[in-house]
Amino acid sequence: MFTIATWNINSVRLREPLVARLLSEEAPDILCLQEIKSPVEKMPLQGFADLGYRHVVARGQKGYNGVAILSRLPIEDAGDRDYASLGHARHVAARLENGVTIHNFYVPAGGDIPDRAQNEKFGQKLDFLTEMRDAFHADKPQKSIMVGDLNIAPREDDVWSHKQLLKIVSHTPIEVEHLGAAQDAGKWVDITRKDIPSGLLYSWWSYRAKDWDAADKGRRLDHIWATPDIAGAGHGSRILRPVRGWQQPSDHVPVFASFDL
DNA sequence: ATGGTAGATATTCTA
Repeated sequence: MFTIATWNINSVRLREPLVARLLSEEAPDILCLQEIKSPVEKMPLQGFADLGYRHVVARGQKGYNGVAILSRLPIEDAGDRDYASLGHARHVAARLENGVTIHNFYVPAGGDIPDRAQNEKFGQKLDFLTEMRDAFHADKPQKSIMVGDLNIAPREDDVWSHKQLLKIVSHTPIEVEHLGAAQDAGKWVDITRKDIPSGLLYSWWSYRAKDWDAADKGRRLDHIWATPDIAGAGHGSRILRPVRGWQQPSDHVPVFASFDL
């Protein structure tokens, strides 16, 4: 059995102490980070290694984006892909010794206006998702887990108000459709929703709310999916809401799942 | 309808 977590950390250098706290208190076998906002060579890796996380596969860049996989179990680099040719560090993959492949994604946020004619970033987000679909269609993933900040809350109960968010980027029908096409192409099973099939679930709360906890205007942007051959081994999903209340938090909280493999 | 916060970097962009 192993546990895997995904967390948009919004600067791994600033929040090194929070990452260390999560590793100490929750001890996932694998932690996938997004928005590390750092070149790989400037990541604070020594402290994580001292906690037992000696295996790292990462893609970084200065100031923006960046994804990393920290692991207590041996992993090998399984490559990356520049989806939508943005030149951004938004994907990396690693392989465990048991043959399971881990994909770590940071899908573009997409700007504020949900119209590709008025907002280039929204078009890039849709193109990124379309290329994910095509890649999963061309090369059907097997024994794979895919996690990350997908920047889309697909279900009505993944947002605080379905009606009020229908025209808000992250919950528009066209984004949900594009994400669904990528999911279908890989036959990916949403492990979080397999374990917790109904009810409101959020993994992100804006920094802009006066009182995020009281207002509770959250969205489920962070996901853990698995291919059908191993989805049955997935269980024990958790979203660690209290982490949003830690000192100087990320606006995202970690999402966990376990796999009996 | 508007503006609200946060981080990296440079005085603006991205989220």
